[in-house]
Amino acid sequence: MSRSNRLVKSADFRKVYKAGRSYSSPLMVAYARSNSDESAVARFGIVASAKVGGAVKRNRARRQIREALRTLRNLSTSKPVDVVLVVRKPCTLAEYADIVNALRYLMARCGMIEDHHDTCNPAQRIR
RNA sequence: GCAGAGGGUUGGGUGGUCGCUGCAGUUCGCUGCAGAGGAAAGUCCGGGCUCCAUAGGGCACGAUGCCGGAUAACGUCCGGGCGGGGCAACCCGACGGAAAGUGCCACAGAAAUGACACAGCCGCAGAAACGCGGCAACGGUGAAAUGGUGCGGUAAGAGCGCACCGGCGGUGUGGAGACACAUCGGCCUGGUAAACCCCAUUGGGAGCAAGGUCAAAGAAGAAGGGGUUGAUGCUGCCCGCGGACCCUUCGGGUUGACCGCACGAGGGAUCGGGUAACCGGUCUCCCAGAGAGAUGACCACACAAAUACAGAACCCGGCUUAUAGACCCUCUGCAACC
RNA sequence: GAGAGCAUAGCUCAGUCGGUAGAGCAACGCCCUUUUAAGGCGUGGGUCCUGGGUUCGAGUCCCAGUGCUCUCA
Repeated sequence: MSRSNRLVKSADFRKVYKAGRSYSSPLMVAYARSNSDESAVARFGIVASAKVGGAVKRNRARRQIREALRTLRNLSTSKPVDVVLVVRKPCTLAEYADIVNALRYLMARCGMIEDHHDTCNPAQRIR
């Protein structure tokens, strides 16, 4: 994920929280806001607060979500939408496959995946 | 074999596909190399480095505290002494000073450090109550009661005398020293210094968002206060150095790049010195470095299994705390066998 | 990165210099009242955050840790 595809500034995060819609799953919460700028692309920001765990747990969750976004990018439309993904505590214990499923569900709700046939919330194993 | 003591190593490996960060090369397609820890953690100490005076003096305040050594330095480490625990291997110890001074020692008790004497014992006097004098052994209290035990001694007693033990002081011997041993003296001194304190040693302040270079932009803006009779650096005060700005409120601009910043009290091997911590020589290696912050996903193989605690942010030396599993070395006691 | 503070009854807080832990509200019981509230009387309730240490004795002093809150940049 290159720099232009990331949300960086705290002002960007505030905009998304304030103006966006939110969708939740047990593993994470997504805030989405479509960007009306001319040259805008889809951008993502991942938030893992100190409540989730220590540095290792937060890093691991962030990396797995980033990998999931990379694999799902082929299916997604290139709508200019800013998405903030807030990590919830069970995510640090979840399997990678569950994170992919959760993320696919959330992106469909955001309207970033057009194919809707498997958008029902999948049963997620949480150890 | 059982039980135990001390110390160390490791914390996953190999191959493949896609992806991330840095460096080097590049025909700009890509290729090659490298890529978290023993604690990276807590921030409890000590340094390096940078700026403030080349880091200065005094008081205050803090830290350390048996002795010797190691070290850049330390509250760390090594060796030794002393005290305590354990059959032992071994472990633990804030381990200077209580005859410099002050404070405190609840309750109980006659009495808690100033001396005294409740019950009691003994002598004299007396019909008796009791009075005068001597005593601190015995009683009970307490965490702690003015050296302990025994013998002598006495009216009753008492280091009053003697022996042994303990403590203190002097002298001598050994040792670098802490200290140990010997000998002499006389019995005079409860605990608490993680209470104040005394003694010795030691500590200047701030921190890489330190500090520096370049570029861009805006208003070197307005009001109030302080200031060459000394602002500020500089922490509490005084001295000393330095010498012109500083503080508050309102309003405005920027939200960049580079250096610091990855070669270091560095790692590995080996030789020498030292009981050891450690030091020195030679050879060899270059080994993460961002600026919202790089290690993830999947598959295969062997294995009992891949599972613990946990993620560098200026850098080192320690301490402390967390930690699944695996492996190794040395030693002690008991039992059995030879 | 640098620093500061707090933790005591169900809740909010006291506790000077070490001597054996309280106050208000709440809870429970009784009285008062036709009843409730208010009022009066009484009662119970504590790992003083955790683990070591100093001391005869620690909520208090010292060391290490845990959790929470805050400040500066």
